[in-house]
Amino acid sequence: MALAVKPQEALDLWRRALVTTVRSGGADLSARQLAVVLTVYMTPPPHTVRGLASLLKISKPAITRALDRLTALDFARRRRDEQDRRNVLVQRTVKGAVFLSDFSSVVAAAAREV
Amino acid sequence: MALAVKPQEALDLWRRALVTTVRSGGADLSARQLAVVLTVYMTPPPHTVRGLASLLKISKPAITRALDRLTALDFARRRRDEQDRRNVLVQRTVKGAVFLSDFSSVVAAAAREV
DNA sequence: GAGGATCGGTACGCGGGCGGAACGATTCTC
DNA sequence: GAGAATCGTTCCGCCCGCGTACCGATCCTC
Repeated sequence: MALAVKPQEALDLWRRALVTTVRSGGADLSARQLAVVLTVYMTPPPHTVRGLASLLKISKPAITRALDRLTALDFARRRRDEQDRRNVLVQRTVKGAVFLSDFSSVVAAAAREV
Repeated sequence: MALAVKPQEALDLWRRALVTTVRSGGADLSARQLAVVLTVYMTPPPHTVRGLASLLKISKPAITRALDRLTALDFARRRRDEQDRRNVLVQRTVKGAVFLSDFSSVVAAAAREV
């Protein structure tokens, strides 16, 4: 089901949602960090450091640091892969789900105002 | 005209657009900087430093630094207000308009995929 | 025109993200 | 089992953004 959004509407939607989140002064995630959370929660597992790095085309250390931040916020969790103990699997948390739920409400509310 | 977007669709829209922009490795603006550009281009002028600071609920120096960055990228321009020479008016540029046009295409394309 | 209010910018110290290179741990290859 | 390959992490120097406090310039009040 494709959403029909005109370019002008797209910008206005983004602006309203962005202003709301900036004003709220909340979690203050960078674009990369937010992209990581969204990917972990909305695309099928498993999620590894290397997989996320190649998906987002950024360096491995950048993913490691993003995960450091996200685990500190309790928005994600690391777990060793028992099948291949070199891998680290990124998993969801309740707090992360709540954060994304709130965030989606902000975007949906912004869409209603466009 | 209200856009009808379900919370789940909102998250997926945001994720797709965000992943595209992160992958492109383009301008790499922070949330605040992007909020400033969008506000300058999509809400009626005049735009002053103080006005932007109170709208986004952040400090004046943060706006000054954001404008430093945006003017360096030639996405915005500073101009003294001749009526009240204490004020600085933030103005648009062609390059900024092109940037936002590209960005809106990314969001609109992401919406089509949702 | 003197004193205070308001504008945007600057100085400062701090915290944090960046990529490249090296690291230990684990697995694969032969 | 030895050596190469792959995984995530850590180290390094660098750059950038943050808020508080202060600055000069400009305007307003009386």
